[in-house]
Amino acid sequence: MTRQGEETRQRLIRAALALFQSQGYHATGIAQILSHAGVPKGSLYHHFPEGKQALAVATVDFLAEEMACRFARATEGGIPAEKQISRLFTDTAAWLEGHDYSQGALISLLAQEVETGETALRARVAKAYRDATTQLAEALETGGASAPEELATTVLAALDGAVARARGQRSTVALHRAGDIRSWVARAG
Amino acid sequence: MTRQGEETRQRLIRAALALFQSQGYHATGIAQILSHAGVPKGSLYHHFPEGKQALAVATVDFLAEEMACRFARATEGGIPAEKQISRLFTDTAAWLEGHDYSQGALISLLAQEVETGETALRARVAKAYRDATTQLAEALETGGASAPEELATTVLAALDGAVARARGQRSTVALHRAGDIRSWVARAG
DNA sequence: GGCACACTAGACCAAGTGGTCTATTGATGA
DNA sequence: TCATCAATAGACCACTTGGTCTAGTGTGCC
Repeated sequence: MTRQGEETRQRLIRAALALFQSQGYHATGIAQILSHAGVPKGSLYHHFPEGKQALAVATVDFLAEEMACRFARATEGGIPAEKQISRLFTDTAAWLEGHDYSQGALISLLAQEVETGETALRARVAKAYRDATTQLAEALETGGASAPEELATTVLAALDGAVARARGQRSTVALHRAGDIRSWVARAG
Repeated sequence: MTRQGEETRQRLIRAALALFQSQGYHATGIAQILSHAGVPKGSLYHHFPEGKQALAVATVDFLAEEMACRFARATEGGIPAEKQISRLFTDTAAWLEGHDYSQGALISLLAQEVETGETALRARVAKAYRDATTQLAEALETGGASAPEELATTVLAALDGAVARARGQRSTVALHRAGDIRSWVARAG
């Protein structure tokens, strides 16, 4: 792969990521990705002979890599678990507002949109869930959490759900509420 | 509207609901809805002159009605908040398994899929979020929760996120974990 | 310098999209 | 019983979809 070829590939992945995250997989057309990336059709099918689905797989991998970096940094930082969680929610809220609610939760979107037939993509989605949970759990454990896996699972679920809602309402209120762990179960009974 | 006309309308709504919930809005074609409902195209555009989007709006309203009933029953039952929450998750898990993971969380799916341009649909989605939260909060309050609005918001977010994940992994593990409130924040610090 | 091939370029295609329109049917109220 | 109009039926349309294919171009290695 030439230097330029690699750059084209990256452009395609980034464009596809932004569009899938914004509208979902099925709403995003090949033509739209192409024009957004400034790349002709021939190049797409050169780099991704399997077409749209392969591009989506690359997109998931790219995002998984980014999440891994983020959680790794948190692990190194040795931040208290509670602080990590609240930061996760406030950072996401800021990111959403920064993009005027045009971006969203790719993995959970794909998990719901993609048919059971598209095996490759489904497998990557499942893997992304597993990896994100493991990595977040590790970060939370170094932050002093005593049931890190369970907590990480719940936190990620709440985050995904709150992102969807924030987009639906064009407001980060729900995201901030869900991120305020004092409002969690302590007051449930 | 004749008796038969009303039935056709219901058939369309039910078919669209099942398909949107299964694959999302954009992945579902008019033709697919039609064949699933066993209704000709002319009837659809007779009952929903605004087309696909209007049908989606009706779908959201229909689902909102169903959720309202469910939460109203919980309110009447006077069940403890903690029990209500865990039931919500286990019931949803059973429902997902019962449909072999072919169904999902319509509202959060639409919230992420629908462009800002489609005003009518967006408005209904936002309303559905508000209503569901209010109703669940009411149920939780009668169940003894002391910050019901905040709790309801978080619970609904976690539920939506966990449903997406369950579908992605074809497993209700995450759903059960997220529903086990003992694994929530109590152990975070 | 020159060759090989990674890469770009976009015309082209069959199939499918959401939506319109006209013809017809049949239930309902006078 | 009949007139009316809600409702059904599906042919049709312009347009878009994901994907293929052939022709060129320019990069990088020998």
